[in-house]
Amino acid sequence: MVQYISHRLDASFAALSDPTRRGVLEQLGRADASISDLADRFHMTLTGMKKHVSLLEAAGLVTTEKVGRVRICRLGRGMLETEAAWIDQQRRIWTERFDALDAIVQELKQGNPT
Amino acid sequence: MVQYISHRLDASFAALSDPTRRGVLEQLGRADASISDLADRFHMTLTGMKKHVSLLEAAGLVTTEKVGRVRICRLGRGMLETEAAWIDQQRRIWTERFDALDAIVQELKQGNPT
DNA sequence: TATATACTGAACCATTAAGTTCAGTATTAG
DNA sequence: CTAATACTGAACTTAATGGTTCAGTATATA
Repeated sequence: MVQYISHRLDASFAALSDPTRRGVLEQLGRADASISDLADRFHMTLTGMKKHVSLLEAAGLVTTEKVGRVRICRLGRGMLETEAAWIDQQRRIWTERFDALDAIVQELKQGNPT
Repeated sequence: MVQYISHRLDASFAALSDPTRRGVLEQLGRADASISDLADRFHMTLTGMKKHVSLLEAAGLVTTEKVGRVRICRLGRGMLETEAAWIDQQRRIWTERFDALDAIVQELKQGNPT
């Protein structure tokens, strides 16, 4: 399971590391869109955008549905849940360690005044 | 400024997309470490680990200090703040849109019973 | 039916990434 | 002083990314 999560984080953080793909997520937060819509908005070929969307889909951040000749893209449910959880955990650990260090510094100040 | 943040998110999400580098962050959450320590722990050459650490440092996630011949690596202050903020914002937008959609569905159910 | 639209897939190109080895410099220990 | 340690930098290999073009299929419109 840990392996599974790690692999998922690989994919989603890699997906988020590209400004176009973050832009697509932001756009899909405003409204669903077709591949053509997105390609237009980000000044890219259809094929290029298709690859970005496929990648986002593989990372579980976006879902798509083909309706007629159009593929509709939406944000995925539970989007960024795992990613937020990992980041929060790291920040929690860091804060704890920092607070502990701070406490030691305070203690030294008390016990060892200039 | 938006440009600046975007560039920073590029770098940090790319940094987070590698399991070794996420491992390094987790490890540094437990204790500071030298490059050699980390290279050992992750079964990699010194040179290889150095590159990962440099990348993490460039992304602002880690700071280092050279003491004698050893380079000590620690978590950076304010680590993952910007990244957590971006993710939280996206999740907030998504939740709002989802709730709004849900409300519409409810309304349709009320006004248009089977 | 003929044409335009929307996507899909294969192939290609340039750049970056992850890792290595090897040769060096600086610092510490004996 | 000598030897071992810890890092640094350059060069190289292999693979992945981000983008393209071109040729195709499927669907909608005139």
